Amino acid sequence: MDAVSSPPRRRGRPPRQPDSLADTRERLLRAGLEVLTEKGFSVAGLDEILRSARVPKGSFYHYYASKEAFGAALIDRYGAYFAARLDRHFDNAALAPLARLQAFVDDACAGMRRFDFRRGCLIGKLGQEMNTLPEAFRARLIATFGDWQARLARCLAAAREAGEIPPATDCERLAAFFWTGWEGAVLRAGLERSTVPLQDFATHFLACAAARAPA
Amino acid sequence: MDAVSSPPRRRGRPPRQPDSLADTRERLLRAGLEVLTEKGFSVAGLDEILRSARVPKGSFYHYYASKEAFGAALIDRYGAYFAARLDRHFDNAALAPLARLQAFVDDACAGMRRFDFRRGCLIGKLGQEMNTLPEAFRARLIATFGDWQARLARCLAAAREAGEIPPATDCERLAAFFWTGWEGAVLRAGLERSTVPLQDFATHFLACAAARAPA
DNA sequence: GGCGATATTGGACCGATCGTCTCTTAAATT
DNA sequence: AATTTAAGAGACGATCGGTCCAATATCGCC
Repeated sequence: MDAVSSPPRRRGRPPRQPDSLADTRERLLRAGLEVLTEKGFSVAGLDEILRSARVPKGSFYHYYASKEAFGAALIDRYGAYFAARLDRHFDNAALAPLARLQAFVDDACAGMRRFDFRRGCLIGKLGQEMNTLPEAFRARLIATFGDWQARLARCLAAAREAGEIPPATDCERLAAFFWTGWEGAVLRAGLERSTVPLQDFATHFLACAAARAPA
Repeated sequence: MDAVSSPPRRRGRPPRQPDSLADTRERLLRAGLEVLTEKGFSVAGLDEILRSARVPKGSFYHYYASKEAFGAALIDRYGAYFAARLDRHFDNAALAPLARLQAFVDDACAGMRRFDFRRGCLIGKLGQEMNTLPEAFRARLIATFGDWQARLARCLAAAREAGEIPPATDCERLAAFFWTGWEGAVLRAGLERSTVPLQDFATHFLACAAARAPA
């Protein structure tokens, strides 16, 4: 409970704030990501998101047609956010290709620690919930994984050119293997509240990639 | 809606059925596993479980103190059930050690297909839900993974003795790597409704294990 | 063969959920 | 200035969640 609750808002269309143009939408997305990466879609209540974003319920349905539409927007948002994060590492010419992957892993570890291992990967979380989710989410989630896989595959191809992994390596399949396992590692990191599963997985993966081309 | 609903039960202690001694408990556990492996703990409603088990709501709290206690029982039950399944494969002397692992993978694929990829791994599902679960579940889930890891490690040690993997292999760590990645593979199999992620993960894992000892 | 102890259950309870609804006010438009 | 539109506020209803207790039957025992 706040000692001093925020002053009750006036009703009606608010005076136009300089900064907050489409700011309400932004606050909704941000708060939605926070809550959904912690709890998943089904458990996350709209009320909690709205409280956290300081957006009244009536406004929500002005911006999104339903919780489902909001969820779809969050998936896209998270996918784009994460893809940018991947590119930042994978396109970093200052490091050798495999070192870029390790840099991403280190970054992810720091991210998980920062939030006390409470926030996971939204795509993985929703993927596991898929049984109880709107069917339209499925294609979106699969596509997001596909996008990440393509980005990683490019990085692995660079590693192949650089001779860090065998020339016969199928980079697409290797990338698929990485993301599959990575989601499992994120899961266990959250469960054990430790980055060890993440680093261990990365270590094994890198050793495995360097050793031989997958069948 | 049933055309003919089952006759309304009388209240009070029912006449002792020959078969159902602690049978109600058994039905509860069975139905609970079905629902929880599909939906997870938070989303699964008691009502649905009770309907499916044909146990009246009032009875539930006679058998379990709370939904939490019931969940804990389900974790234990699932852990034991799965451990038995592992042993059946890992102790199968008719196959070479790594072939036993592959047999487990094939079995798991068949299991997922049989239920149209709706049922996942209870431990993985709850692990990802851990943020919104009773804190007491955490230790139980971790311990279950530890148990599976030990069983797999024994199988891998046998593979090492048999010369299927390098003599310097750290079987415990390799087993940890397997289960971490496996949970991710189960997730993606459910998402994509396909056994491909499972088989692909197994293929990469086996190739990786055979190629070199992990660092 | 009756009586207290015990097992089982029907249904009430209360709180939380999502989505809708109406009302209110400011900005935009003409 | 008048009208239309954008945006926000919060109450509401229907539903469903887990929990609990009074009611009722059987069992064990004397």
